[in-house]
Amino acid sequence: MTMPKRDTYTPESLLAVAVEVFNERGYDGTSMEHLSRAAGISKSSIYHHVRGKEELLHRAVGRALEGLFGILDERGACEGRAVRRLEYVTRRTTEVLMDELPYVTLLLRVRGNTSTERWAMERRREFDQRVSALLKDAVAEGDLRADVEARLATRLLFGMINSLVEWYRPDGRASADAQQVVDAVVRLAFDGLRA
Amino acid sequence: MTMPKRDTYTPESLLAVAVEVFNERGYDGTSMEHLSRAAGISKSSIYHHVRGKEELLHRAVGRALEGLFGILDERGACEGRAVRRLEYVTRRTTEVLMDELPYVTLLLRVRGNTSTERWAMERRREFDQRVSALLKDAVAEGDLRADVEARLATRLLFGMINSLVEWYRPDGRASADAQQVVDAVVRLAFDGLRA
DNA sequence: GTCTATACCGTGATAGAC
DNA sequence: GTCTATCACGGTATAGAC
Repeated sequence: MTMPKRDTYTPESLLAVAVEVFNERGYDGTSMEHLSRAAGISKSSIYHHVRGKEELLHRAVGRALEGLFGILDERGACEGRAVRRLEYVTRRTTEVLMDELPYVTLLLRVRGNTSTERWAMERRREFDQRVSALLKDAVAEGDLRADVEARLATRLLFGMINSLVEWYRPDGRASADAQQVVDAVVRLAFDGLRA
Repeated sequence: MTMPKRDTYTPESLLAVAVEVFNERGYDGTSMEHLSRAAGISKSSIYHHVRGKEELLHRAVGRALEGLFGILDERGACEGRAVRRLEYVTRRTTEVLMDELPYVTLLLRVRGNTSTERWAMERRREFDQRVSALLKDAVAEGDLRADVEARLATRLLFGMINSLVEWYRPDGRASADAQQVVDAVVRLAFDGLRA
């Protein structure tokens, strides 16, 4: 923003480094020592930028949640038949997950040991419920199968989408493969594997 | 086996306790102190039964892997058209996951920090590849859609199945709901959400 | 803004009594 | 088989120099 090239760390740039390490080693498995080595500065220097390890976690999951909830406010999530809105949310959730991959990855892995983690889990549950309501509407409108409970179907749908964080890595060049993944998710979710 | 009621711990019964705590707090987030409190014995007593924390992890993921690889040797996984075998493996994997829930949960969450974890990840990848080959055959036989890459489809399929560990909790009484979940997984995986 | 030095505590693990 | 006592180490975090 202010400077095109920044040599020193900002909370934001430090966060990017920290999140990478968190995802590689797990949050609990990451020490300030690990972070300092990855950032190339000393442990104590980190405390100049952030209050501690948990603040880094808070910023990271906050960013992920922002991205996800933002989807629900987009036009495609509010207009038209429920099944169309659900398809839109499915597509966009997958896209956001890939765009904000390290942040969402971290969000999906919190276990509830600290208050920050519990807050993140709570908000995530909120998001799931919003989508579950959408799915329920689509069943009521007769566009989705009624022989699978809405809550269960939502969980399996998210299970499929969220599993991307376990293996998806952004391709160096074009986002052609990203689009391919999104298409696969939507196809399999709505129409299944069968030919 | 030998004794119907056992008052003192065996490595096996201690493992059951440990795995619960590991899953609640994460492996790295669990200290020997946590384990000792959960088991109702002192820290040092734990070392009488097992070599240390990592041995508990090793036993746990080993058990999960045993269950999963066992599926591939069952008759249903070896006979008939590929699509039928894949459906069988899908169903059985879901069942094993629910039967051995805490052990498989742990397996799916290892991050690769220790050699035990890396071994577990390696074996798990092996299992995935075996199933991926099955899926590829089913596509070749024309029973599954060809517009989604086999490897990608496998990952999404497992993503859906494995996500059970995030929310499934065995019902106190009948396993009626377990069967319901298995049916839902197979239906959604092969035929999708669409009515 | 980054460093060295350090406080202080919880960790995994061991020794040895009972 | 379990305990208490203890160890060496690594953890988060702070103080203060530069």
